[in-house]
Order: sequence, then C-alpha cells, then structure tokens
Amino acid sequence: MKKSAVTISDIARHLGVSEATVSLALNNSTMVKAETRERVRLTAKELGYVPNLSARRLVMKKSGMIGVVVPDIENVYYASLVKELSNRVAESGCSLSIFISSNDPKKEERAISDMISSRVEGMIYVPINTPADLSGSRRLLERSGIPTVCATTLIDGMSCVLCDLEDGMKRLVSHIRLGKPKKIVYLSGPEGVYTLDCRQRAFLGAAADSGAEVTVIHLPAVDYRQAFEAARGLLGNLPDVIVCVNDFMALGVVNLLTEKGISIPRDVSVTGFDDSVFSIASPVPLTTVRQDIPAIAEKTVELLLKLIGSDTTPESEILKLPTELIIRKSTNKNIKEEAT
Amino acid sequence: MKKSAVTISDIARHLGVSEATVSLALNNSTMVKAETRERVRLTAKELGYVPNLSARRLVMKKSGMIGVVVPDIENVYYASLVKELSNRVAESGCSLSIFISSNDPKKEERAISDMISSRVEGMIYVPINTPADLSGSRRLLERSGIPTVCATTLIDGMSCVLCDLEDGMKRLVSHIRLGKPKKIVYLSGPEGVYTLDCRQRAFLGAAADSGAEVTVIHLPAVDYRQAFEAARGLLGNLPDVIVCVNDFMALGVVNLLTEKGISIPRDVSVTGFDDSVFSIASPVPLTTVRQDIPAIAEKTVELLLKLIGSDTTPESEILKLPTELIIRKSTNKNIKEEAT
DNA sequence: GTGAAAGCGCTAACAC
DNA sequence: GTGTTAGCGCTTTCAC
Repeated sequence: MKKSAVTISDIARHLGVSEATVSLALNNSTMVKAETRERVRLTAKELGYVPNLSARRLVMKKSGMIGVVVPDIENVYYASLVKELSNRVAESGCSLSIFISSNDPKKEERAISDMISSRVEGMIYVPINTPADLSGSRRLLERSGIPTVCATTLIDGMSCVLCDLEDGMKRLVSHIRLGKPKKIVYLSGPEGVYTLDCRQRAFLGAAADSGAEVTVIHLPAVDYRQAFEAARGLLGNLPDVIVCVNDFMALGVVNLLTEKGISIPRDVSVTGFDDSVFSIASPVPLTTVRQDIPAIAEKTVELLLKLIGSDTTPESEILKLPTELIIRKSTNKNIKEEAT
Repeated sequence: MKKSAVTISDIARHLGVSEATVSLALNNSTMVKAETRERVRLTAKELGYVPNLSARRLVMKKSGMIGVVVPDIENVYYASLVKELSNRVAESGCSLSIFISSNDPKKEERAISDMISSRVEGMIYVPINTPADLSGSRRLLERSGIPTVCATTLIDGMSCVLCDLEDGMKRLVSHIRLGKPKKIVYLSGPEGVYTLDCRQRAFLGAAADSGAEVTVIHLPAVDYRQAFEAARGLLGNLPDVIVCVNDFMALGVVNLLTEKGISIPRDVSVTGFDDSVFSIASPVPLTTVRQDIPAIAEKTVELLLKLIGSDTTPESEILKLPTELIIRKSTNKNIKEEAT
C-alpha cells in the first residue's frame, strides 16, 4: 500500500525529544523553549508532517467543524448561501462541512447522520424545498443534541434564521398596486412548502382589497421552463401584472413575453423574488424583493455559535431579517416613486 | 459541557458483552450470532448510539472520503460539477468533502491542507480560474502523495479530465463561418488562464483563413456586467459575430444589444460557451458549445478511483472529452444546417 | 461465538 | 522546559 504518513513520534525520534514536546511545539505553546519550537517546526516541514485530524479530534473531543446541508447547490440562492456561510464559518476559526441533499429526504437524512458521526459542533439545516416527509431528519437533528439552526425557512421548535417573506411580499404588492392593476396572476410552485405558502398568504392578504382580480397558479416546480410555458398559457388573456415567486421564474415569463412581442412593463408588469443574478441578467431588469443572503449567513452563524457556546439549551429563537424592495424596470410603466 | 455521546463500551456494558462483540455486530459480521447482533442493534438504537467517525478512521487508517476544491460555487458551471461529483462519489461508497477556494490562492492551499489532514483517499482539484501563482497548491498536492486528479482544466504532470475545448471552439467557428462574417469580435477574460488561452488559440487558428477581420477583447473578468458594458462599446461599429467565452457573458451581450434595439441574429450573431442555464434563459436562446459536466464528473471519479486502487503511481493521464455544438437561435440568420 | 488486549496519532495532566 | 503516562472510541488479531 502507500507509505504511511509521518507522525508526531517520527519527528520526536528524529530530534531525540518526546512526543509531548513535539505536540506542544507544533501548537506553539510557550511551555516549550522558542529554540526547540523552531527545531521542531523545521524537521516537521522537512519530513512533510501533516497532522492527523482524526487523531486530534478523537482526543480533544471536538471537531472544530460546523456542518451544513442544502437541498440543491445548482440553485443560485443556495450556492450564495453556502459561499457566505463558508466565509463566516471560516472567520470563526471553524471549518464548514458541506452536504447536498439533492431534494431527496433519504440523502438529507444520510447527510445529517454523517454530520453527527463526524461530531460537528453545530449544524445548519436548510431543508428540502419540495413537499416531503422530513420527520426523519427532524428526529435525527433533535436526538443528536447538537446545536442546530435552520436557515432560510421556518421549522417549529427549532432556531431559525430567515427573511421576513411576508413583509417583503407586502412591500411588493404595495408597489404593484400603484399601477392600479385590474388583473394579477400569481405564479408559484407546489403547495405545502413553507416559504412558498408564506409568500402566497402575504400576497393574497395584501392584494385582497385592491379590487384586482387575482389568479393563483401552482406549478410543479419553481423553474424557468415551467414559468416560460405557464406564461404562454396566459397569452390569450393577459393580466396587468404577473407576480412570480422567484427571479428565475420571472425571467422565464419575461423571455416568453418578449419573444411574443409583448412589452414589459408597458403591456404587463412582471415581478421576481430573491434579487438573484437573474433579476439583473434579464433583458428587462426585474423588480424584485431582495433576500439579504449575506445577512442570513451572518446571523445564522452568529446564532449557532451562541448556541454552541451556551451550556444550557436556550429557547429556540426565530430571526426574521428585513427584506428590501428593489424597483427596476419590469413594473409600473410611468409610475415614479420616491426613493425608499 | 454537553453530555458526551454514547460509545460502543456503553452499549457493551448494557448488554454484558464485550466491546469487540458490539463492534463486530454493528458491522454486521457473521462472526457473531444473528440473535446477538439483533440485540446489539436494538440497544444501540435505544441508546441513540452514533459511531464516532474520527475513532474509526484513526484505527482503520482510511477515511472513506474524497475531497474536492472548487474556485467558486456561485458559478453555475462549478455548482453543477460539484453536484455531479457528489452523486458519483456517493455511488462509489465514499463521501465527498467539498471545499471552496473563492479564487483565493491562500484559501486554496488551506483547503488542500485540510483535505490532507483529513486523510482523504483522493483529491479532485479544480484550480482557481483567475491568473495566480498556484505553485504552493501544486507542491502541497504532490508532496501529499495522495492520488489527485485535476478537473476541467489542464495542469502539467497531473492527471486531468476536461473537455476538448479546442475542438469545441473549432466546431463553433465552422458554424459561424457559414454566415460569411466580415468582422468578428472575440470577448474573453484575463490572459494567463489555461482554459481561456486555449479557447482563444483555437478560435484564432480556426478563424485565420476566413477572411474576417478579428478583434480580441480581454476583459478583467468573465462576467455578465463586463460583457454587457463591452457590448456597449461595440455599438458604434457592430461586427457580424460576437464570440463570448461563456454563456453568462453572451447573455450580457444579448441583453445590451436587445435593449438597444439591435436584433439577434439578424443584425449580429452572438455565441456562448458551456451550455449552461444562461444559454436557455436568454431572450434569444444561445448557440453554444456544450461541456458535458456529468461526463467530466463521471470520468474524474472513475480515474481517481483507479489511481486510489493502484499500488504503483501510474503515468498521469489526460482525458479530453468531446464537446458538442448546440445551435440555437442566436446565430446565422437564414442559414440552415443539416442536423449533426 | 465471544472476550481480552493492543494500538491507531494525538493531547493533557502530572512528574521531574 | 521536557519527558512519562494515560486514554480518546474504535477495530482487529488471537485466545478461549
């Protein structure tokens, strides 16, 4: 097999000192003479010593790791979240262990098990964003006794960090209402997904007394293609506004409409949600609601670190971060608004 | 602190058997009576036993892990790659440890060190895609003695899996030449990045005898905004074709041009590269060159597993996967081509 | 079939 | 300052 890696005792033998000294020296302890420390460092480098994390973790009974599961890394929203989490966690001196559940409950449970087996010191849970039975995952999370915070959505009895989606949707609807729409189509994904249901409730509530006729359409998935085709179905009987639950879908709508020669926002307004790349990379830059992902990441890590630090199990805490309405060019032709 | 986790010896004590028996039973060894195995299983579950991976890895001297570093998880190309790698690696019974270098050489080295310290059994190296000194990373990789394959680009002396970019670019240029362009603008990123230089050489070579006037523009980054603004600069003196080194940039060009009332492909053809979401989520679906990411992932893992399995260090192997020309609507108005 | 014992590489008391 | 020792949780011979 492979030549096995060099260990602390190898370098101890080389120098004729004890393992303890080497260990201390490597950890830069002032217990050991500066000169010895230097010698240890040198031969460690020469021999190509690389510490064995498994051994260290075993004895220290801590891993210095924080784990995260996300449902879909190809989704720019989660990709950004992971990136930000990675930075925040690094700043805290821990390392981030990333798992992808691919929207599969089995894989999600597997990921959680792996995190627990790896003895992560805290877990960041971003559940599958598709209707599914997540009770297995919840049970694992709870039984583990490992501090956990759920990010980007809400789970009963768990500490959560997410955006105030209701508030964001309300802001969006107020903006839309300025255009006095008579007919609004609301384009969403499957029912039974918290973050979607939540937007929808807020939308319906905020639009209720507008006098507009509201149509809600549920698509099997929140993606470009679905939205593109749904927009085609709207062609015969165009609404004044099409509200989409994310930017990617809104882009699908914009592109279909543009292709058909329908002008945005002159003929119809289109709105997105998230303020992702797609809201800019759209032929008509999208009016949308910004979810501040860096802030979510920051607060998530902050809260998790707090949980890890506290001996007792504190009450679970819900953090709803403010959203921001971003007005671009896809809405309300001829309406000027004062800057917020 | 926290109540410490239940161990094998806890469950051994509970049952009045030895640790060895428990260990064997948990690993489903036929050495232990089926009935005992069942009893062990049960109490393990009752007690909420979760194996400690650090301990296991320490004694087994293997981690069952494969590591990967990618430069940027927000880049859809790398996000897809990671997703595919994750699946392929899972199929092989290993788990994937994901690191993000954020295009920072220091973070990249840190990630590689972490992988080595974690004693991953193999590494998948996707270098920073920005000009930088990567010799530190290379040295770490080589000195580690851990089997490594570099994915999506080429590094001397290392096993690599990537697409045949030259060939892809040649196909693209042949397609473009059907439109008899007199003027072609080639929009690229910074110089000194292998995958970019490579495309450019191939482009220049293939366009050389076309009689077209060729202008190469190097942008500081391969992103939407840069391309969008660059396209603005082209407005006064529009070429027949704008070749972009990736879809995201092409989308920027398409959107700027569309905004200015320039019709694609009637007035100008635009091409992308990669066949990412952006080539579809474009108001004018993009003609592009597909990089088969699932294939890259598959071959990468396959090759890595082979390296891990072999006792000797075999010659480094270069795999260039075929690309495919995807003709959509952004090129060559009025030109019909036979299906490939 | 099951138990005893050794040891993976490292850290942390506690001696000296 | 440095060495000695014990032990983290697990697997794995080797006896019984």
